[in-house]
Amino acid sequence: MKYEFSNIDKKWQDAWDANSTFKVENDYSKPKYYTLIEFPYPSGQGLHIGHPRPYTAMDIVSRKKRMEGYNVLFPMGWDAFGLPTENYAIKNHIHPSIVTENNIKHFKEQLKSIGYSFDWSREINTTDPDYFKWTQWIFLQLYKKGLAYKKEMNVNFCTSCKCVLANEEVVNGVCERCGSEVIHKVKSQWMLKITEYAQRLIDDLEDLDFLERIKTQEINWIGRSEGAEVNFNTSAGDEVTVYTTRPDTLFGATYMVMSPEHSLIEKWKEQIQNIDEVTKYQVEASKKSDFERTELVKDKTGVCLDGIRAINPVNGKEIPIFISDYVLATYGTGAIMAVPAHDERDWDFAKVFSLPIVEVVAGGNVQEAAYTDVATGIMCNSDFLNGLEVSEAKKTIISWLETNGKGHSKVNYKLRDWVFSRQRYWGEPVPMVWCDNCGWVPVPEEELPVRLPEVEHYEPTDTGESPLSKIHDWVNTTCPKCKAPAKRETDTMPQWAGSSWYFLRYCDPNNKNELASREALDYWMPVDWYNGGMEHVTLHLLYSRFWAKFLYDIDILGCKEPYKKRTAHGMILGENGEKMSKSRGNVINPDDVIAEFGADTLRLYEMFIGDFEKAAPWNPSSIRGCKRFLDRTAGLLDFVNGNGITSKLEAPLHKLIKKVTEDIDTMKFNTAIAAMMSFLNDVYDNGSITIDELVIFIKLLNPFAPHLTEEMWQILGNNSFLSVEAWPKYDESKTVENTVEIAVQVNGKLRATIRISKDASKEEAISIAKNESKVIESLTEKTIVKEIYVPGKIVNIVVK
RNA sequence: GCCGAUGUGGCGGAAUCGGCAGACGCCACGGACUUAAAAUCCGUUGGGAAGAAAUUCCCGUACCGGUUCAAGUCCGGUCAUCGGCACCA
Repeated sequence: MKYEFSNIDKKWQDAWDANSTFKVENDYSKPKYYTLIEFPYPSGQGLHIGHPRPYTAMDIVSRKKRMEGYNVLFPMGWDAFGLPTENYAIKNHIHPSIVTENNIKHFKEQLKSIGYSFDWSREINTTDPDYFKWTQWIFLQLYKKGLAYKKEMNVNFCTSCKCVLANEEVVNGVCERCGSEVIHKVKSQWMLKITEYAQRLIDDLEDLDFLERIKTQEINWIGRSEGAEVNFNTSAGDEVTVYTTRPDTLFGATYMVMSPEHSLIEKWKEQIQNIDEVTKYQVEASKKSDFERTELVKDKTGVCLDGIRAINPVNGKEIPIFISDYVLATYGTGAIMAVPAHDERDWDFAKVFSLPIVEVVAGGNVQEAAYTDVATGIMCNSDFLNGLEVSEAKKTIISWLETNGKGHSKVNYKLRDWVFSRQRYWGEPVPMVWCDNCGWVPVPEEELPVRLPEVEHYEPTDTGESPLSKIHDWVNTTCPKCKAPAKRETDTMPQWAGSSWYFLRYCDPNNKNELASREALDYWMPVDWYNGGMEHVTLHLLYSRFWAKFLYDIDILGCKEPYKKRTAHGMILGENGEKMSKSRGNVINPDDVIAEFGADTLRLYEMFIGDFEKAAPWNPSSIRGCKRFLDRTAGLLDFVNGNGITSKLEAPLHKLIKKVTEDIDTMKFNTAIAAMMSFLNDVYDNGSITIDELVIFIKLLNPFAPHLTEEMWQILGNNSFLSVEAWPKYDESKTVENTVEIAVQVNGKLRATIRISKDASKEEAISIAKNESKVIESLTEKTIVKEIYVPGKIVNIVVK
């Protein structure tokens, strides 16, 4: 058979569609398997060559699970709110919903042309009011539980997107999306209290089958630290609380540092003798962007608050107070006790200002460098802590603080609450109304969804207000509570809102009354295997785990974690090993690849390209090898003959079934394909294969190359779909051949290979080995010291 | 600086519990087919040396050292690259 992919691809894609081959029912009697990939943002550029890598991988897993008899949910949808669509709409004067619709149409055609086994009847779209009704509903539940609140605060603001950003969206001081400068702005923002879930987001990772690097990245991002809060009296009379992870070094605190934004400074302004200098420093600090602040790491700056002293609670000593921007207002209490002897930053600062450095943990030379080793140090210069180990000293001092009312132990997290407002048009409206009498009032649930108004212009405003604020008909409403005139919230939700729960909607996508029925959720959730990009670990992945936990708490969802298993794929790079981009001119279009080689070759090549978890450069010649393999597979039909399993191919086939089955489960798609190629080479060498042998082979290949294998299955006289036939089983005992080839070494050097029975005894193996001429040669005039035989592997004779 | 990962031919990459390093594919080279090219098929292909040849020998998994009959794999140290976090007290 000649492999004419252009006819075959379309034929089977249409057939699967027409027969709803991959439609899945909520059949609660069957064992389920839920495979998930991150739904795409339908951009104007269409599908990127990188998309098919994770999609094909999970399609293979899904197809195999289906053939193994599972009820498989493998859905697809669109994460369609977002700035590029809005910007395109603004530029071309087309409504974002029309842009979205066109983009989705294009994406869907492209995905269909690769032959994925999605259940398209469950397709969802985050911009569909029937969908975002429930995004808004979840927001209202968060609000009711006090987990959504509006707060005036200093936020990250992208100067190009003209929009606030969450902490997670600022990368190296610039906007994660567009790379523009991020400045600080004080704005009133909706916030979600993800910090309330910080500990659970760490703890519950333990039982999950996530890649280790994903777990550690999340844990580091959440940034738990254990320490103590300590109260210092001041000469001004006010108490200042500091946070420290080293309460054991309290005797070494020689000064205190407050962040420039600390609220007590305003209160103290009458008593601070150098208030002008202090104010000047505050103004300078506030002007610095995140980027500038991190740029200046090495040079410590600050101003001493003249006229006010802090009193170390443990020894009553007076110490100076500084303000410096190396202390962050947003972490801990915004103030620290400085122990220059045992903290590098404090040490640097002390050197600049010539402050005393008092050693309290012995073991270093604190005049030369800060000594930060906590594992081996013994306390000194610390009164009742002297002689204790650091860990003991920590316990002792904390109990002293608690007894004397001077402080207590405290856990802090780097994680911040989630800034949830965006000043843009193309997002879910926040379903809240401001009433001058009642304050913030939630839109009643029966009035959801709050739709976006139809307008002419969506441009963001230069004032940093949402474009919706100018739509007076929409903004002006009545208070749901007291019926007085009131105004709608004009901010929309961030792009991450819709994706924080989409996997739940797939379980029951057309439900009008609930986000999904409890029955459906209990059946399908949690997701059994979720694959996605590493770039989402501290964004989407964390956010969606938070929402799932909240929905678990309010008894909507029955599991406390949404995903059982999470894996990540590597990027596909350009031919030159660089990231693909238009400006580098190294972009590969999947449509072109399909036109030239067919969908199955694209699928196979993306799986064969390398280690699934690692980045791999595109290679236009390597893909030919995959096409060749499929051509040769099609060619098997030309000499297939007879029935049954021949003794020649029995062991190789059982081995192959085992290999492919295991490799799919462990994401080693490249070696699964290599094994199939090897098998095919053997068949060509032998020049014969029976129908039954061929059927096993094409079943194994089906998840990788579904179009060609369906066609071959039909040519072999079958009317069913190969894609829903049973997955082949192997017999462990038949994977081993009766004789094995093993290596014979003398002193670790290869001298011969021998073929012996797999059950040969040590004596037999060694005596056969000793009959090999090469072995005899290297044994002459030597004394045998030791003889080693590892069955199936090796014989090694050690001589002197 | 901290955390995580990775280092194997010309290239992408294989190698179960320590057991024949380089599977599979690409590239390259030689040959067949062809008027020719493409496609296809057959063969060679880690490096080096000797030989007319069959063949033989030496070196080789970033580097240095160790354990072992045996190390890409285990242990100690060094270097390099990539990713994440980064004044979080």
